[in-house]
Amino acid sequence: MTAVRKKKELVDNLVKAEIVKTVLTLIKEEQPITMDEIARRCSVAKGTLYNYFKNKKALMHYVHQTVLGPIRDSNTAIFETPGDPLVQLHKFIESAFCFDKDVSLYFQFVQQERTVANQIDDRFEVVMRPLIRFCSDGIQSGPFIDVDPYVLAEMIYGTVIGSLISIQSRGDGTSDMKKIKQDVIRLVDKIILK
Amino acid sequence: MTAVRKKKELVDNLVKAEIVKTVLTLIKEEQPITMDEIARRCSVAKGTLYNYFKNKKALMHYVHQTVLGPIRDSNTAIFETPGDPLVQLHKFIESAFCFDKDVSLYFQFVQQERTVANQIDDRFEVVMRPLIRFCSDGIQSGPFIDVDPYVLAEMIYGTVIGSLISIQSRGDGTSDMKKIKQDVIRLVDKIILK
Amino acid sequence: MTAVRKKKELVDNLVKAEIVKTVLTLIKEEQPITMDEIARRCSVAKGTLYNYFKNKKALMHYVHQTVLGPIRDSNTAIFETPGDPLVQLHKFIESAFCFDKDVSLYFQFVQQERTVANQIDDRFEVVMRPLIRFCSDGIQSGPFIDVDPYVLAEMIYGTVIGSLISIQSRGDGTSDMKKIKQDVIRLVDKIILK
Amino acid sequence: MTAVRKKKELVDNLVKAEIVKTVLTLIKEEQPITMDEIARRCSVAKGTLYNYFKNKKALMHYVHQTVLGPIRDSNTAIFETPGDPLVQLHKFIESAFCFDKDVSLYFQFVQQERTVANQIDDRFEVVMRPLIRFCSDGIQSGPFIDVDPYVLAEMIYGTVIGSLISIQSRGDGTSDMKKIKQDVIRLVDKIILK
DNA sequence: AATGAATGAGAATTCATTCAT
DNA sequence: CATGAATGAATTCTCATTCAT
Repeated sequence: MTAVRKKKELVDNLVKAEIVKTVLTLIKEEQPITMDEIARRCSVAKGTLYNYFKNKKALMHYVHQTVLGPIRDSNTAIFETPGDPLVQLHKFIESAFCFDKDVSLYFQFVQQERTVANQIDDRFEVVMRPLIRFCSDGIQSGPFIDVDPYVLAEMIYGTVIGSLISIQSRGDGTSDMKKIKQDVIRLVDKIILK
Repeated sequence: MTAVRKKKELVDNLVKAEIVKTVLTLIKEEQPITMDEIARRCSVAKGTLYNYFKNKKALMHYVHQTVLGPIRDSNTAIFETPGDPLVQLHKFIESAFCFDKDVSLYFQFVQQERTVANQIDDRFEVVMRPLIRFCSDGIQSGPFIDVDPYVLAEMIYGTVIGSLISIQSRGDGTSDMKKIKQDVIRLVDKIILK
Repeated sequence: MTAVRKKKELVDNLVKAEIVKTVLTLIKEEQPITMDEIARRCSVAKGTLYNYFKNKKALMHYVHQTVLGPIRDSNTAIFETPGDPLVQLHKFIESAFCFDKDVSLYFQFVQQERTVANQIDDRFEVVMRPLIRFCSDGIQSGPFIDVDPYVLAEMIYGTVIGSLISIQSRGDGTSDMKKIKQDVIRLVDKIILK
Repeated sequence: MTAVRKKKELVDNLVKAEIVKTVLTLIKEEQPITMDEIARRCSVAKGTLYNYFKNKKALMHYVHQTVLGPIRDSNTAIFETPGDPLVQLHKFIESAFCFDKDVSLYFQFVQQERTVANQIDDRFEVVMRPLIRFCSDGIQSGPFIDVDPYVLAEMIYGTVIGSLISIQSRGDGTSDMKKIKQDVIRLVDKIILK
């Protein structure tokens, strides 16, 4: 019994992973995301999708969680663990530069799906909130420049995430990731400390 | 004759303005933007919309231009006029804080209409491109810190535009715009100069 | 008064002629025939068309009559006038080869407009009926071959009108109208007489 | 597996046949051919039609092929098989008189659907082209009267197909098909041979 | 009379969801 | 459970007709 259930769960997760992958591909290809197309690309009947998810909204929500969950966890881990603020910040930058390219793509896409975005403003929930709290702490405990923590957080977000996203738009395909990361760190360090 | 034409043009613009307003309202209310609904809210027949715009795409494009045009013009004017870089930057911040709240709303929404956004990545076209060029110039001619101009531009964008947008998400409705603007200026000044 | 009325009627007819011309042009160009387009091409307001015709059906009916009326009259004149059947037939062929190219074009088009065609099957009314009566007479009075008059009439129709219409479809643009007409006459003569 | 597929294909064809029948009925009743009406008369939801055909054009094309295909095949078979020209001609007449009444109805209608008719002038493709080639051969190899082959072909078309179509328009419902066919044959025989 | 903006019925098409097999 | 045909609400767009100016 348990063995059967395990197996079922395994298959279940495999299918779900396939679905997530397919949706991301569709986003990348700027194709409309229809249940028909997801099913077709997963070599699964349309009706089957409804065995895994109650409806399209639930499906998209799952994709959402799958993509953004790890980031949220990573950021939480970095900022909730006590330690030197500067070290935390560097860890945050480091982790941001490690994430899959899909993520920034998805970040751009995410506001499209109002049904999902309705419930949570993801950018805020996943990145900004931890960042704002981090800045507040840093300002209150001394080391950070004393400005509005929201402003400081937005500065960090723009410099780190913005730079990451805009890499794709650069005309020259030869963007040197290492150089960019160093410049980001330099900039953030320079500004954040008193 | 001319009088009739003038009048017609006036009415025309009035109706179009109404349509733009309605679309922005729909975006704000996170309601689906259908021709039916636009017509209903404008107290106009569906067919009438098609007297003003060839199709939905054209209508959305007009909304787009109406919202983003002034910003583009403003930014172009600020950065294309020769002068002290720091003064230009302050002007840019000043103008950003003057724009209607609709603008930031629209900025978040804009990527929805792929057909439009496809053609130009507006954030890039309207704000980033002038900003990047401005940073490049400032770096080359000396006064600005020598980092990747894209990174510097993203830093400015995040600090200025990001802070503006996030004002709406702040829990406390009592955000002091003046204080925020001053902090933004302080931050940008501090970082940008060598 | 009368002068004014005359003038009005003159203008009236001029406009109507323009409308007919425009509709035929639209048919030729395989463009949809909309009131909008007719008005535009006639440099007249859409509403004005409704001063000349009660509705689109009436307008199309007028075009119809204007194009087919002369043919009907011609055929009636030829076949109703007593005389040698063979001479009549040759006159019919002669007149068919004289008509404007628009006519055959219109003939192909005419079945499209069901609203008009509903009321009369034009091919039948305008050409076939006189032809059938003519054949019946010729058969009864002796000179024509004794077959079903409908069949004989269709033979004539096909040979004369069919040949005319198919001239346009011929690959070689160099169709010698005179030669074709002579062949048509030869063929019809040969078959029709006992 | 194969059984399921066979069954599916069977149902598929049944539905498609029903759709063809419905469209022909609509043509017969001179009713507008809308997807709504087709669906209603087939007791099927509008969307279902789109499971069978990509769009209206494809649906109409299928009707087209279904009606005209057999005729084309028949004519091709008759005229491409070597043999005595007169025998071929008689076979052609025979086959024409065998076809369903729907066919002549459809023949009248066919030019309506410009999108389809555009691509091929069907009358030409299906009947005239084989007929013209047949006449050319007969003229060159001797037995047929030496006139323009197009004219000869049009004569045959008019006599055979025209007579068939006009049967419906005859006032007296009592048209004796056998008598008509014999007259057609007599006429064609008489004229075609030198 | 002439104008042309407004109207709204009607047509094609898409797609999430259901359900019989 | 899986399947995929059927469903029909929702959406965009067209165009004949009306009517206030």
